[in-house]
Amino acid sequence: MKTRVLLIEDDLNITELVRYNLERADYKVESVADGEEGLYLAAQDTPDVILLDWMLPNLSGLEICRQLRRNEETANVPIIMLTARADEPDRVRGLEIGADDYVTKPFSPKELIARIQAVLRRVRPALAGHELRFEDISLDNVSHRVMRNDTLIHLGPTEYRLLRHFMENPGRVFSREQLLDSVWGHDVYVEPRTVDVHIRRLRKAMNEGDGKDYIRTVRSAGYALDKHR
Amino acid sequence: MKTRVLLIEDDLNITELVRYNLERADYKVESVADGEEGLYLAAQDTPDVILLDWMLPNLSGLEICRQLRRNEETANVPIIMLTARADEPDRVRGLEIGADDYVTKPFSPKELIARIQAVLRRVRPALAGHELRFEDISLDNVSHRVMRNDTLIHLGPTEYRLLRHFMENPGRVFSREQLLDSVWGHDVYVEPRTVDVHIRRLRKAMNEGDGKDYIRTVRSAGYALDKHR
DNA sequence: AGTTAATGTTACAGATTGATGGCACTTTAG
DNA sequence: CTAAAGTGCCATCAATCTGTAACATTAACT
Repeated sequence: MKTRVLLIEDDLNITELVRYNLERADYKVESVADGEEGLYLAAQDTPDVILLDWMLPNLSGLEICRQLRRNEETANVPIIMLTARADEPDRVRGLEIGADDYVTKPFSPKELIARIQAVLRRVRPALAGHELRFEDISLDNVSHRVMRNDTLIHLGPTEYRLLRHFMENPGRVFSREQLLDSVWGHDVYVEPRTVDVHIRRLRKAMNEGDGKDYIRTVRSAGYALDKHR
Repeated sequence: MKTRVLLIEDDLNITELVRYNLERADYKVESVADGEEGLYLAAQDTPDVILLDWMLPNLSGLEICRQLRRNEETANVPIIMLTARADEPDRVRGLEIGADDYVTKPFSPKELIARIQAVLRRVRPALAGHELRFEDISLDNVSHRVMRNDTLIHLGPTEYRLLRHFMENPGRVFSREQLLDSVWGHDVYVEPRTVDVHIRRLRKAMNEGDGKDYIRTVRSAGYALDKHR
């Protein structure tokens, strides 16, 4: 699946430059010139990264950043600020408010991509083609392989995404609804109980034989990947 | 707990500058001038962030970065490169190899700190993760876990919400009616005395064995979380 | 001390919630 | 095109939680 980038930028030249280069590097780029619209789109269909111009008509980039962080949907999406201002105070303010990184115009497309990758490696290691690990489980998103103690584990597509989601957020409890949203997709409707079934299948596949169960059930709250007990 | 920073830098002036500023900002700083030693220390006692000079005698910063990533212990520690080189190709190489960020000398201490924070926000969502503390009790609302003196405490859903409510308002006395309202919900009707039962269950679970009882009964008023006596 | 209201404790039946196996239907691979 | 794999949903069983009432104990008065 392509990495989805939301570009909020009013300068069309830059928009085109970024779009061209990112698409060539196999990203999916959505762009808007207006801050309000950016906020709306971001909440609507959460992207993997947001590139945010500092200077925008109406709302400032800083303000947008703040609002993105405030919204549940977008609070955890990494934000990279694009700006002409090289002066430090602004940079610091941007980072303090919750931007993850900062690229100064003019920037080279290669650097921009490298920074996007660096930031993604943190948030969603799997997107950056990194191997995820949790205890004796490893998940390689390039080869789409899951190993436990060097034994290959076979998972169906849904179980794979489910496990990946857990491994990207170890320890965190997700409700069935949250899981449906982020693993199945925000637009499909399936019974929340169906999650139980897939959890069951995932557990079965993972704990084949010896293995301890790393999926923790939290009654009336959801599930988490965790070395519990 | 203080954030532990490992600084690998051979220029003593910079080392002192960074140390002074970070310690003032309440970080714990370990510093080494040599790459080999840095690798050793990092693996020995894994820090929260590594600040890595680009130009080092013997091993280059780039090579150290690579090796840090290769080692299981340090593979996930965020790395911020410090460098005088402003030229893009190097920056890109650093980021590609696995550095998380990049600060160009001369840098301002404030910016460095802001970048450390930005990077940590990514690595340890726990930092943003709502952890409530009261004396030796901790309640993490992201992982839905309650610990007392590092011992995991199991609570039923209602006891969990009850404790959370108390920990969000430590010291404050709540009547049974208030508790029913905010813990059970304003629309359900249950006997006020039922609160007693849940208080009892919460106390029992929390004070398993040694523990002092932090729930104070206020006769004819209600209950509070409090280190009384 | 004795009285009384308030709180502590316990047991239990009923209600919730999660686990599991089966099944019909869809998608994918060969 | 067929067989195999994957998916979602349901019915059922099992585990756990919940609210209540009954009884015990305590604290605050006279």
